[in-house]
Parts: sequence; structure tokens; C-alpha cells
Amino acid sequence: MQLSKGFDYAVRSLVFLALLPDGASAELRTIAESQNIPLSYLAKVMRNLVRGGVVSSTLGRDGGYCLRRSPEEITLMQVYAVIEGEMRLVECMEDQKNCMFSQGCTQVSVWHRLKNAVEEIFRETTLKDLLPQPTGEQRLTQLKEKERKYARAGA
Amino acid sequence: MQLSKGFDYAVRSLVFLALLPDGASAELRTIAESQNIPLSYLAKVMRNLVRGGVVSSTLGRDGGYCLRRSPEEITLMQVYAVIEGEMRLVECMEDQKNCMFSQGCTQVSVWHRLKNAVEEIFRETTLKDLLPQPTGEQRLTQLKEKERKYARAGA
DNA sequence: ACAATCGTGGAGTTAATGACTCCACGATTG
DNA sequence: CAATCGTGGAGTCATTAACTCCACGATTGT
Repeated sequence: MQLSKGFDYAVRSLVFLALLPDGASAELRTIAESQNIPLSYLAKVMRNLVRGGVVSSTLGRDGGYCLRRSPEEITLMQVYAVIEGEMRLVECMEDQKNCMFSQGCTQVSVWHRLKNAVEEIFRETTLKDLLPQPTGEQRLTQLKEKERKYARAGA
Repeated sequence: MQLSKGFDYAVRSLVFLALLPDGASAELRTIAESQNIPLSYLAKVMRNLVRGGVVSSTLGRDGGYCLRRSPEEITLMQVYAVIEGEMRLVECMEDQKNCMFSQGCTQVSVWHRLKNAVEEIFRETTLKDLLPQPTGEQRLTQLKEKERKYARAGA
């Protein structure tokens, strides 16, 4: 029971992109080197993220990748689905036609509970939760920003 | 993210053993054929279960395997530990010496939450939970038995 | 226009390891 | 003593995750 490297690479790359200044993009090589990921393999991973609508890419000179949504709008579930597809803990999880024991199988319910538990964590964890904790000073700035927002909303 | 066949085989075999009449044992071939598991592979799996103290084996003629404890005392966690060892969702989960990013790694906490969630289900699920639901009549018998127990305890 | 620099696409290769086999052996029982 | 169990470990096989390669189209600076 383990996560694939592709998924790990995807998450790490997305965190890297999330830490970029607003609107900035990073090219493949930069991400690969910063995260110590094989370049040509990361290319394939990023392609999936583009297709899945998680990041957008720009071609040509000075091209690169950037997040399509804000970090708190990107869940691990979306990333997992894009990279791995549907979660299948055992062979016969949904296509029980192949399972000769499907009628009397008592453990499939446990596998489903397991799947649900994992997916719940994936759903409730966003990229934002994976960003480094802001320092005290930064947190103060964030608080002030929030205050201003509420003030505007109240006005 | 998937469970190994070895673990699946182990669980299915244990359920099979749990359904045997009291004190009865089953030999390797019987289990393998009933669960459609390759004989020589199951032999290796069962060996691990014996070493792990989950089942006991008797050698010689009319030998076989039987549970060492009652089904409600055998958790999936024990079975998992015996078959797979420690759960490692990603490479750098505990030996962070290998991970060059360990100091700034923000995702390891999520992997640990994931591991805990899975292990919690494994810990709270016993073999008994995997047995086929008793029919209404059987359930009635169980209830009566329980009543008698309570009556004895109260006396 | 053109060359340099991006990501894209898919087919191909490699390597890790999960899944499975084989066989000689010791224990047990009729 | 022979038949029948599980044991042990060193294999083999097969799957697929992990990774590579290269020709291509898009974009941009000069």
C-alpha cells in the first residue's frame, strides 16, 4: 500500500508553483531541478496536470506552467484523479463480474470504507494546506488583510 | 494506491478458517482451492501468518492450519503487519535522512494523517466483522446466548 | 524570416518488485 | 516405513511503475 512517485512528483511540483509570486510561471527544468525529479518524466506528469485542468501551460520562449486555480481551490483528490484515475484497492473492487466470490464476499465493504476514508482526506486537503506555515510576521499581515476585507464587506 | 494480493489472500484464507467448525483445521490445498489461490504462493503467505502468530499449523498427516485466537481478537492491522510490515506510503516517510527536502517538507504530515486513517480502520476491523452476516435465526440464537451470559453474570 | 526556446505526444526502454514456482527437507501419523 | 502434511529458501516470471527519446508545433526575440 503506497503512493506512486508520479503522484508525489505532481504534488511537490504544484506546491512549488503555489509558492511562486502572483501570476509567475515556472518552466519544466526549473521545477525538475528544484524538486530533484527526472526532467523527461516530470514532462509526462505535467502533461497530465494540464489535461486535467489543474495547471495551464504556455508554449514558446519564456513558457512554463502555472496554477489554473488558487491553492485553496485545488484538492489532493483532483490531483490524484488526474494522475491515477479511479482508486482501486483490490482487483475486484467494482468489476465484480471477474470475482467468482462476489456473491458471498464480505470484505469488499471494508475496502470501500478504506477507500472512502482515504478519499475524504484527499478531498478536504487543499494545496494551501501543504504550503509552508507563514512566519509570525506574515501571519500578522494576513490577519490585517482579512480585517480590511471584513471592513469592506461590512461597509 | 492498492493492497497487495498477498494481503488479500491472507484475509480471505483467515475468513475461511474462521468459518470452520470449532477446533477444526484446514490444509493448504483446501484453502487454496476454495479461494482460488495458487497453492505454492499461499504456502508462503500462510508461513508468514504462522510466524506472526495469527494461525497455528500442525505437521504430518491430517495437518493443516487453524486460527490461534478467536475471530474477534484478530484485527486486520495484525494481518497487515505480518504480511507487509510497516506501512510506507512514500519513500521518505520515516527515513528522512534520504530526503533532501526533509527540513522544508510540508506534505509528510498529510501522508501521516493518511496512514493513521488507514491504520485506524485496520485496527478496529476484526475477522469477525468480515464473517458473513448470520441469518435471522442464527442471530436469535446469538441473542439468547448473550442473555444467558448476562443472567449468569448478574447472578 | 529565422533561430532559439518552450511544452507536446507517443512509442520505446529499463528497472523494481510483486507474484508465483520448485524442490529438498523435517515432522507426523497409520 | 511410506504416505502426507507444512517448512524453508532460492530461484523464475510477469507486470508495470519509472524513466527516456525524439520529432513536432507553438511562441517570442532579434
